[in-house]
Amino acid sequence: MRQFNCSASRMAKSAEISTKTAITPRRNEDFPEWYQQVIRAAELAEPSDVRGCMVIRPWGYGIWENMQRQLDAMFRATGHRNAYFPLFIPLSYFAKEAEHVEGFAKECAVVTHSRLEADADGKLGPASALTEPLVVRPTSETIIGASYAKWVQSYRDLPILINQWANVVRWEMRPRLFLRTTEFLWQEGHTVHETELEARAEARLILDVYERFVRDHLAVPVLTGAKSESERFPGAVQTLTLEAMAQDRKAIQAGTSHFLGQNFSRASGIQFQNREGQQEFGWTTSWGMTTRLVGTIVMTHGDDDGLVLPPRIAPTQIVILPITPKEETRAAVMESCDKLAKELRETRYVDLAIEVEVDRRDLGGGIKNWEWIKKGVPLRIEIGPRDLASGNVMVSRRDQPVKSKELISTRELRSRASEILASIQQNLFERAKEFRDEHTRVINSKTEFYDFFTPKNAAKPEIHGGFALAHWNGLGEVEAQIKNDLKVTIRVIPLDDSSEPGSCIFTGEPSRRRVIWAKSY
RNA sequence: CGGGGCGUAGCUUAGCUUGGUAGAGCGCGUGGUUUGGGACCACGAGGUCGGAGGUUCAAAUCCUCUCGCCCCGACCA
Repeated sequence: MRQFNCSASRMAKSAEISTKTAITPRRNEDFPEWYQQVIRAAELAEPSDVRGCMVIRPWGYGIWENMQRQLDAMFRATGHRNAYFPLFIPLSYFAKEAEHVEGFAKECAVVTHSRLEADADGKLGPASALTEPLVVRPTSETIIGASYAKWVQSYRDLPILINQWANVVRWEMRPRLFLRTTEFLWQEGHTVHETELEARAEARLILDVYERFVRDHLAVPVLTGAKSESERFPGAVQTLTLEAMAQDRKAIQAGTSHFLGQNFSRASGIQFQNREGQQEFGWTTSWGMTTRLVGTIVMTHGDDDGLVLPPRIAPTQIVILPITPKEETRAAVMESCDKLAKELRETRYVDLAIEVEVDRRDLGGGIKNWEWIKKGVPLRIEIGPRDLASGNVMVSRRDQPVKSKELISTRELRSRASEILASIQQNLFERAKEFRDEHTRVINSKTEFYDFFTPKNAAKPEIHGGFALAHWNGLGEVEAQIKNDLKVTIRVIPLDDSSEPGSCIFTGEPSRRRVIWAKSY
């Protein structure tokens, strides 16, 4: 709309605009709306009648199940085991850690009654008040701590390395599908250690596990490090975090790992006799990843035609689309599709059998094709009558433009399927990393900083900003001021020594290192 | 909880200012024509216009209340 000086680029622009995309609006037109449309078009989830809650549909849940299975294997490999603790936490347990209460009180759902009874008008209502209200877990430190207090007597009982897969409830004011829902699914690890050093190492280890998982499985590049005091988990001594960048350049927290010091063991009475024979409080950690990761995938990899799934977590990695223009050839095409599917399922990608689906539905080929594009299936394979004779198939990669397809021999496909999936996985990661790096800026002055984070159009802010690496004096007041002015916060303080010391761009005071600033989800 | 916007068929919406009893596109069903691509033709199903109350001979339209959704803010994975 503002291209008036170059006819070539204007034409390119209008051609681009006239090209129909599967999702309306496009990302650059209205990102939040695009996000919701992708979730709907890909049939990941839908809002439920319960405010803030969502129905996770099979395609979305399949992604979560893959994440679960893969993360779980990594936890097991690092010595953790799964268990399950109650959904309900007695109010008195919850109240034990002061900061914790302060942090979560406002978001707690509380069960106060146990029974429904009809009143005179036949209307059902709660009848029997509980002697002690129960908090629906927003997180389980306190209820798990109660068990740990019983289990831990001696240093010989340590470490305790337990994870649970569960749902939690946080009464949110502004829900958004996957990113922030009232009820969500997650895993929460809770460990107890003999020494501070060991517990800190555990929190670090999990951060590494998370980073590896997000990078290698979800193809999402992240920055890792610590949270500033104001962003820390309520009750934690240190919160480690992973921050990804969505395509609207806002930061999204992909997971957290907390070193809790002795705060929670004091509150819950997790005490052991140490090697010197003295009573000592245990050193604990907790860490979690949530269904928000599904939203992170959408915002990291999605395009104007819908979802784009990294092969490693796609519920179906390859879909085979039979092209059956003539009734006479239909059976032969179908048979050939089934045969190829069977062969592909016998090949492995990473260490698992490739997930293949033949779309046999009696629908127009174009419709089916677009459905799978919107769902983000990594590889689409078309087989028609002509291919039967030639022994070829048409292959389309979801990370390539929708129209592009490649004719390759069935034999080549069989031998290269795994390699192609790996190449898509790799490409998605690189593309995301490139995007992030492109929108990461080293910033050296306050003016530049404010400029970076101020949209040109205040009424309808365009996509702007990104990650800013800037020096900071370490004080909360400065952080609070920036947050107030620009809605920008410190997302992460890197732990590595990649930054030189300098001076705070807001106050001129000495700064140990640059920290990462961004707007966030 | 504050500020803004919006609720009409499964989806997107017209109609609302100037009340006269709901229309379209997509999707859906049936039949047919098609078929390396979100195809075409015909017929058809589907709406107590978010809900309640009020004004009126008459309300999707005007008034009051209420519920829900979206965006921004406070809060957060």
